[in-house]
Amino acid sequence: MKNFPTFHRKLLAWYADSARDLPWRRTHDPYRIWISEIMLQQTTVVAVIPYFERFLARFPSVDALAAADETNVLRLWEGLGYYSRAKNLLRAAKAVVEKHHGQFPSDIEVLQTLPGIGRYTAGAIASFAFDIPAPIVEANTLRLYCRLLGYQSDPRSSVGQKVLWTFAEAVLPKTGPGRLNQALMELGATVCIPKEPRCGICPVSAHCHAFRDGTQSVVPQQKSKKVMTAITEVSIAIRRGPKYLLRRCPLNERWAGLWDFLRFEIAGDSKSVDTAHLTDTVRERTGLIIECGSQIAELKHAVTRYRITLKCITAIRQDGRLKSGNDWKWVKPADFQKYPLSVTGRRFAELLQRDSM
DNA sequence: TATACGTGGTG
DNA sequence: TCACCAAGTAT
Repeated sequence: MKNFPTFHRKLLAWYADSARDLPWRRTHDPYRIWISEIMLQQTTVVAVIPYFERFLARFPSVDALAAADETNVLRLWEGLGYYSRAKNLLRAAKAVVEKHHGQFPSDIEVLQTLPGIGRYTAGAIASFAFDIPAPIVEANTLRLYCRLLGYQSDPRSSVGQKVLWTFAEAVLPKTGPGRLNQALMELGATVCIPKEPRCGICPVSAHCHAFRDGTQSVVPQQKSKKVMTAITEVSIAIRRGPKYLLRRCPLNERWAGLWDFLRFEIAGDSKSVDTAHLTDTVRERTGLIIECGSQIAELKHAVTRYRITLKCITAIRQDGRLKSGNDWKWVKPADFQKYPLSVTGRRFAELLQRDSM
């Protein structure tokens, strides 16, 4: 692309008129910028806003966060997904306090030594908070750069990445790189959108190779679609007196560190559940002998590459002692909220809380 | 380089 | 209903 000064002027004029007013755009505080960037990873703005507000109210500074318990950080993250982000956030906060005297680094190389901060997030923090000319490539700018350049090959390949990061570097102005990066992302997010981009209102369509060629619909090249597998799981809420059994998901499983009711896969699309088999499996896994109750719900959800039908079943503990090797906890429905729950745990918990009232 | 990691909104 | 998508990183 040529004539960057004109490109910058048009883009920034559009941004001044059209930028959304987002909470993390009202500040240059690197801490707030950092929190927002981590939350926004693979997550929509609409989903993030309430989490961002709550998180900042509870942990207003990197020192406050560094002093937090992981459980409390996870509770604030509950429902947002990608929970390793929350754990890395806490680890990084401790590192900032201990290794950087509580001051956020501004150098992109140093930023990338912090857990959870990769190339994009380092560039975002450096440019937004410190106005350092650092390049960024993420979902919005990837799409925008591909169309501006008319780049028809795979932008996710190593060659494609090199092309895009090189352009991201070249497009930066000498003054105000942070604002320009914001404007590029905003254009990608609101105008240069995946399907039917709004080229009619785009301030830089005159600079766009794909627009000139009419190839907006095939640029960027789509990523190969993932195959979904349908499976059936059961979740069993085992009651002992007023309390139910929760299990902390181990580090090598999904929802690592979060809590859930006992849950496991059963043979595919079984219309009726084999309660004898269920009782045996529960005994193997927990050491408890149970009496199965009724199925109180069937929930559908998708996670990673699975479409899951989840049968929620109640049970009563009759006998037996809990096996070690897991974090178990007997918890009253009123206390469920003290534990960061997986999405399946949270939905089942809501049903039980309703019943117990 | 390929895969795991979550969830909710949208057409 | 369902495929696609969202301010990526770690391994």
